[in-house]
Amino acid sequence: MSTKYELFDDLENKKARLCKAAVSIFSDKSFNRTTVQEIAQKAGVGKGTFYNYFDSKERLLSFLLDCGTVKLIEYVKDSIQEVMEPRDKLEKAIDSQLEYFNKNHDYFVFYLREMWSYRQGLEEQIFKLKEEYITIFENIIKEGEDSKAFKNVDIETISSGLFGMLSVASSHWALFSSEFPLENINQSVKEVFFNGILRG
Amino acid sequence: MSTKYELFDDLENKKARLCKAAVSIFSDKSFNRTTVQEIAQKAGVGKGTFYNYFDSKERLLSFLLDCGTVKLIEYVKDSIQEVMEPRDKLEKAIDSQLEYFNKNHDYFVFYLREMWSYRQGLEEQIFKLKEEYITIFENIIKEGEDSKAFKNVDIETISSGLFGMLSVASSHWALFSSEFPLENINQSVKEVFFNGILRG
Amino acid sequence: MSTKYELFDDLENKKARLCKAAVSIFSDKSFNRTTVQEIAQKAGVGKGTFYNYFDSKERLLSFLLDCGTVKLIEYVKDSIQEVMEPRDKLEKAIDSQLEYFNKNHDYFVFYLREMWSYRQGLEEQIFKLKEEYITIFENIIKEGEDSKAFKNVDIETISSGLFGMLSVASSHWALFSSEFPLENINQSVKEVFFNGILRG
Amino acid sequence: MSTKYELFDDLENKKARLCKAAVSIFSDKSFNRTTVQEIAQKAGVGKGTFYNYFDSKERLLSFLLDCGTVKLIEYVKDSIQEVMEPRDKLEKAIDSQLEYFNKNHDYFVFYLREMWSYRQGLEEQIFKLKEEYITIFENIIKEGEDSKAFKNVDIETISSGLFGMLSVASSHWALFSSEFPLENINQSVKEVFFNGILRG
DNA sequence: CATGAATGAGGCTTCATTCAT
DNA sequence: AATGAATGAAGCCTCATTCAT
Repeated sequence: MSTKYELFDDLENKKARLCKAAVSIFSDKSFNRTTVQEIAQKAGVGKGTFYNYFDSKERLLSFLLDCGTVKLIEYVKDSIQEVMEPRDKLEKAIDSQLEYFNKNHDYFVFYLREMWSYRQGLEEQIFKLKEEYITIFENIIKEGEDSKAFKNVDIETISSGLFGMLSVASSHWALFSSEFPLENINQSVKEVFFNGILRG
Repeated sequence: MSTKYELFDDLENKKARLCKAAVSIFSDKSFNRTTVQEIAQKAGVGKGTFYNYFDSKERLLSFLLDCGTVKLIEYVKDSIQEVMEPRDKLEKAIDSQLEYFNKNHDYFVFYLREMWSYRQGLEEQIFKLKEEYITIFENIIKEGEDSKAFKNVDIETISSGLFGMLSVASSHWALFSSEFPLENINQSVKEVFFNGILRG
Repeated sequence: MSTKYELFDDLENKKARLCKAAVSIFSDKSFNRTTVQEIAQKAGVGKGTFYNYFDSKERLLSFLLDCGTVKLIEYVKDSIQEVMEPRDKLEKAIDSQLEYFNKNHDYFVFYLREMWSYRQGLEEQIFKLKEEYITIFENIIKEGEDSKAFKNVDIETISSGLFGMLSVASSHWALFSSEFPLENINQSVKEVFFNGILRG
Repeated sequence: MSTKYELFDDLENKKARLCKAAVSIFSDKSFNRTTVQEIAQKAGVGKGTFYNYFDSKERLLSFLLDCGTVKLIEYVKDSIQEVMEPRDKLEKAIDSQLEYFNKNHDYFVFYLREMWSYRQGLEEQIFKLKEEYITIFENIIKEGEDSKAFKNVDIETISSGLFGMLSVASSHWALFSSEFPLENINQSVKEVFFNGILRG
C-alpha cells in the first residue's frame, strides 16, 4: 500500500498528528468521552491549535469518517480496476477491504463504532460515502449476475451483508484478540461467501 | 412471539415506558445526544422519576443493551431447542434473528449503533452477552463441522461474520428504506451463506 | 412610584434577584467584563440556575434593557395621561424621567452604557423601544407646535436632544458625584429648555 | 478643517490605517465583538503588526477615545479662541462640535457607544478628557453668567446637558437616518438652547 | 519590521444528578 | 412514589497575545 492510501499521510504535519491522536484515543474510548484537550495533548499541540485545523470537534469526526471512507473506496476501486472477471473482482475487493482494515486497526475500531451515529445533522455525506462503498459490491455482484457467474440474489441485501460480514468479523478479531489472522479470515469468508458453508 | 419475548413488556409500567421512550429517541439521535429530560418527557413522567428506576443514564443504556441481548438469546435458543440437524438449527437461528430485528426496528437501529461503544467501563457484561449470542452460532457451526454437514472454517470468523451479515443487512434496510423485505433478506442470506454466491 | 413601576419587583423571586445582581455589577463593570458566574453568585444562586431563567447572557442584557425601557415608557405615559397642556405635559415628562433615573441609579448607569450597543443582532426591539420613548417627546412637541405653544423646530432633533440632555446630565451626576441634586437638575433643564439660556 | 484636526492623519501610515479600520468596524459592531484579527485584516496588515503599534486591544480603545477627544478639544478651543462674547463663543462651540461629528460619523457612533465604558481600569484619562471637554462649555457658561448674558443655572447640569443634547441628537441622525441635516440640527439646537422652546 | 501559526486562560453553556416538597 | 427547580462539574470554543521565522 503506497503512501497514496495511507490515512492522513498526505495532510499537513499537524493536522495529520491531530487525526492520528484522535483515532488512537477514539479507538479506546468513544468520541463522546474524548475531550479536545486530550486529543491536542496527545498530538503534542495546544488546545487552540486544534481549532486552527478543525472548526469543531464534530467536524473532526466528520472529517475522519469521510477521510477513511474515501481512501477505502479509492483503494478498493484501484485494486479491482484491471480485473475482468466478477468473481476475481469480488475476491480482490475482499482482499483489499481486509488489508485495509489490517493496516488501520485503530481506525476501523473507531470507524465501526462511530459510523452508525450519523443519520441526521450536517454530515449526510458520510452516509453517501458508506453507500458509495457498498455500491462497489453491488456493481460487481450485478455484473456477476449478468454474466451468470453469480446467482440471482437480492443485491442490496447481499452487498451490505458482505460488508457487514467483513467488518464485524474483522472487528471481532480486533476487539477480542491480540492477533489478527488476516489469511484465515480472508479464506474463510471467501470460501463461505462463494461456495457456502455446506459441505458437498 | 409471545409476551415472553417482548422487550420491556414484563417490566413495571413506568420502567417499560421509560425504556420504550429511550429506545425511540435513541434510534433517532444517539445516546449521547439524548437528555434524561427528553426521555422522561416522552415517557410522560418527571425527570426525577427516571432516577427511581435507573441509577444513572449509563445504567439505562446498559440495561437496554442487556435486556435486548438477553431476550434475543432466549428467543433464538428457544427456537432451536428442539431442532436436531445443524443446518436446520442454523436456518432457524437466522429466521429468529431476522424476525426479532423485524419486530423491533427502533431497538436494533439503536442496538447496532451503541453496541460497539462498550469496551471498558462497568459494562463488560454487554460484551459477554454479545459473545454469548455469537457463541450460539459458534456451537451450531461446530456441531455442523463435527457431523460433516458443514465445512471446516474458522469458526469465530464465520460466526461473527454471520452475525455481521444479518445485522448490517437488516440495518441497511431499516436505515435506508421504508420497507423491510423480511422474506427476501432471509432467503438471500440463507442461499448465499449455505450454498455460496457462485452459480453451479 | 408604586410597585407597578419598580423594576423587576413583579418578577419571580429568583429572576428578580438575578436581574438586580446583574444590574448592580453591570453598573460597576461593563456587561462584557461581567461573568455569569459573578451574577449568579451575587444573586445567591448556582450558575446553572441562571440558565433556568435566561436563555443566555445576551438574553439577560436584552431583557434588562427592554424591561427598563418598557417601565420608563409606562411610567412617563401614565404621568402625562391626564395632563392637557403641551407645556405641562412636557414638564411632567421631564419630571418623570428624572424621578425614574433617580430611583434607579445603578440601572441607568448601566442603561446609558449598554443602550448604544444594540444595532444589529437579534435585539432590534431595544431600538424600537428607545425610539418609542423618544416618540413620546415627539408627540408632545408636535402637539405644542400645533397649538402654537411651542416654536417650530426640527422635532426629531429636539426630541432626541432633550432625551440626551436629561440622560447625560443625569449620568454626569451619577458618575461623577456622590450627590444627585434632583431638584436643581430639574429646574435648570426646564428653565433652559423652555426659556433658553439667554437672559432677558 | 485642516489636516491638523483630521483624526489619525498625522500618524504613521500603518498606525493610521489600523485606527481607521478599527473605528470603521467599531461603529458597526461594538469594541468587544470585534477581534484584533478583523482590525488587522481590514487595515491590510498582519495580526502581529497590530502589536507593533499598540500594546493591547484595550490600549487601542484608549488611544482612539483619547485621540478623538483631544482633537475635538483642540478644534473647539481653536474655534472660539478669538471670539469675545460668551454667546458667540457658545454658538461657535456648538458649530464646531456638530461640524466635527459631521466630519467623523463612524468615529462618533463608536465614541458615543464606548465612552461610557470607562470608569475604572487604567483609563481614567478618558474621563479626564471628557471632563475637560465639558469644562469648555462650563467656562463659557460661567463667563456668560458673570457678564449677565446668561441666566444663573446649574452649570454642571447644563454643560453636560448641552453635550448630551448635541451628542444624542447627532447620533440619532447618524444611526437612524441616511441623511445628516447639519444645518437643521444646528439651528434647532441653538434656537432652543438659547431662547427656549416656548413661543413668545 | 512584518507575519500568522501556536497558545491557553477564560467564559459560556449543557446536563446528569440531587433533594426538598 | 413523583416531581422539577437547583446545582456545578465538565467541556467546547474564542481570541488576545506571543514568538520564531
